[in-house]
Amino acid sequence: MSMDEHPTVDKIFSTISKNNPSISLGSIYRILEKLIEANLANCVASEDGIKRFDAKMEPHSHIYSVNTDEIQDYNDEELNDLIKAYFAKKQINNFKITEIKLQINGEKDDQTKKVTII
Amino acid sequence: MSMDEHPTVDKIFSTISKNNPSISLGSIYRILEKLIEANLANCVASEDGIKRFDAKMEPHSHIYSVNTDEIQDYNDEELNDLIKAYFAKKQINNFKITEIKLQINGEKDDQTKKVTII
DNA sequence: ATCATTGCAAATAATTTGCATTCAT
DNA sequence: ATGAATGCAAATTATTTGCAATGAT
Repeated sequence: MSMDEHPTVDKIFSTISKNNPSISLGSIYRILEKLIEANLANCVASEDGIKRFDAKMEPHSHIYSVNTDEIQDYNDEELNDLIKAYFAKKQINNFKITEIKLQINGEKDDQTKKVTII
Repeated sequence: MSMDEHPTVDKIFSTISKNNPSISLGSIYRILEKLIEANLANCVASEDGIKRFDAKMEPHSHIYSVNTDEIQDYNDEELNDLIKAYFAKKQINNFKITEIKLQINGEKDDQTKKVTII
């Protein structure tokens, strides 16, 4: 939960190992499985074929900085409402929308600073 | 290119194998690598930790049917413009947006019919 | 005492690589 | 003749599982 990036199993393992050197990789996998069953964590979609996880459970969007390879959470109620209103008009036939997520790609201007939303 | 779903390596392999029984899995991997280098294919993000591919190169969104596990392409210029206009007003600080993709999750009402946009 | 959780190692699955051969020019 | 592409098998990486041992109640 304290890892704000969207860590792989390996990243989680090495992070936890620091304070808990006896933990095994198998336990990490099994605990993550339980957390997902219990709706306390999610798999996030990634392109590299390695599972990534997220402890943030509310539906939310992601800002991906291509030049720094960072993924940052993004939540925008106003934008969600705008999109919801749009799809109330323009229907998708034979389909009931339950969730809309955005992936916002782009470049950080200053790689040292954090991206912030005005 | 003719596979409209977003196939895994395995799916591509078994499909091509039908008409080309001598092809090896290694070649599929290597050809996909070349196609991506040449900007003729993309990896698409998925949650299951298995790589999926897409020959559609223009930025586009996806409709994911949770009950049938299908991913369908979705392109909506009007919606893109709406979102673009929104971000022209509400800026993201220190970030230049190059691309916005949507992932629209939901349920197919009739599993036998295709989802269509009115 | 019981039952879930663990570490470890082996098993499986997904992907990559080395190499000798084949193919196209 | 040359260089790229191939099949095959082995190597590597990612994930899952079996099992005996440990831990918590």
